[in-house]
Amino acid sequence: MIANLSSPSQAASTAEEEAYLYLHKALRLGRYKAGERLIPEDIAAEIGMSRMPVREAFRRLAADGLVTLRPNRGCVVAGLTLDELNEAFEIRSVLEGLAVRLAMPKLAEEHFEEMDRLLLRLERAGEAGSSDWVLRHQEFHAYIYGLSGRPKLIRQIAALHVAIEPYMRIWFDYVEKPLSARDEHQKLLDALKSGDTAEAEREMEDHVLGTASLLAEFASPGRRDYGIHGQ
Amino acid sequence: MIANLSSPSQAASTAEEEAYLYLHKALRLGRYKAGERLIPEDIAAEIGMSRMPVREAFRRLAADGLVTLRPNRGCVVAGLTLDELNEAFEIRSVLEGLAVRLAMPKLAEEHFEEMDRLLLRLERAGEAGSSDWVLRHQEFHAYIYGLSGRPKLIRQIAALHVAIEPYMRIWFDYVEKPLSARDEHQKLLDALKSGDTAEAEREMEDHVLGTASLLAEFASPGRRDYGIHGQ
DNA sequence: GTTTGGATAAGTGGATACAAAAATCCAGTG
DNA sequence: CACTGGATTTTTGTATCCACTTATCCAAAC
Repeated sequence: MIANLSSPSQAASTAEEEAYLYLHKALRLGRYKAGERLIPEDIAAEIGMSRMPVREAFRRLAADGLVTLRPNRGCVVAGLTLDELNEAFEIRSVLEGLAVRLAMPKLAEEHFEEMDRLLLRLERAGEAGSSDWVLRHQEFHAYIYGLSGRPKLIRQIAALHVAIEPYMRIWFDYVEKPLSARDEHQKLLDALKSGDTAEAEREMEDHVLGTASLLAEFASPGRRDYGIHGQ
Repeated sequence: MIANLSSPSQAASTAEEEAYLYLHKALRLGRYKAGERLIPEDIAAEIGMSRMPVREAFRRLAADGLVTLRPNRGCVVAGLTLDELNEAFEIRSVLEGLAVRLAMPKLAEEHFEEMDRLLLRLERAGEAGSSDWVLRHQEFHAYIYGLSGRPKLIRQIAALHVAIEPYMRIWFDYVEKPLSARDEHQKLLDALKSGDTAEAEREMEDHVLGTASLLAEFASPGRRDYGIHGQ
């Protein structure tokens, strides 16, 4: 039901697809450091193909904003500056707000039940300190914006979640578990259940921006070892 | 000052870039029909290179949503269904609304002067029935959302404008010139000048959605010869 | 007259080869 | 000992080639 919105993990039918999925996953998990250079030949060797399909995968990843491609300069892991991270959240806030607005008229009891279920799973992962928290969090959001029924909108939001994921991950791993998120998510759900479209949209916007400021606060002091790279 | 937000027309430093720019322009101008298949060999021959760089250009265009790429099935011109067109406008509305919100605190007299200038140029093109109208319209919008100073946001909005462009073009060419747009743009400018951020954001959202419904109205009856293709 | 099957043509995906560009290394110079 | 300039190595960009998939066409069968 939830489908692979943010994690394309189907079997690959072409070598390019395989390379794309491989790198996409690695980047989401933060396995490469921002600014690190990706050498097509090396990656090709790792997964047993020539560098051509890897190059094409690079192009797609670049379009996703996960890597940067410069002529004759190769492929480097993108990473987000603090400004870019904030920008991604700003964009997410209006897009997910829109998604909520569009979903509202369609919401029924079954949807609320599923949301409750997903929220419970999210909270359990949070309490356990499990690294699943980030995934569960994405699933929770994905379920909601998925109800908008707007394919392009869904894809764009999912792409933003992916770009943000490595930062959510280190945030969750390094600092205290986001307990504040609990209340926020509950408040969001209440707004959705209330049936007040404008209120629900606003609540979603606020929630997303709220997460942004928590993350920014964490990222701003000394933590400049990760994810910084000039433009 | 306005820069090539929606029309990358710099000189190409690689063959891939050249192919991309060539196809990008052709697609914007609606030179290919939706659903039409693009054969790499043919395009390569047209611009004097091998198929390899053209294939890579295809990937970028696919990421822009301008073409669709299916394994072993080649590259077809994407085109938008009526639903997709509406969706693109919905997304534009919140993104351009956000851009306005972010731009508001920075606006000064010089910006309003430039907007007046751009609006005048837009209106003149409209009266003359010139096909420049679509370009001028993009420039007008691009100037405003450009003032947000948010690179990712700007890129996303620009990409949407490009995807929409062919439809704006036939709309403008086939039906009566969008006179209503005149008042709307003026109202938008007034809102920007008023300094009321919330009002300005709402005005931009409304303007974009307003354009959508005009276009949808035009596109909905018999006009199913262009831009339809299954999912 | 339509359908089916299969030969043939066209097109795609990927690997390899080669040329051009950038990065690296190193010796000579100040 | 830092710096410069150039040879060497590495990497990127593009062309070409081959294998395999998909599309097209045509004739035989119903």
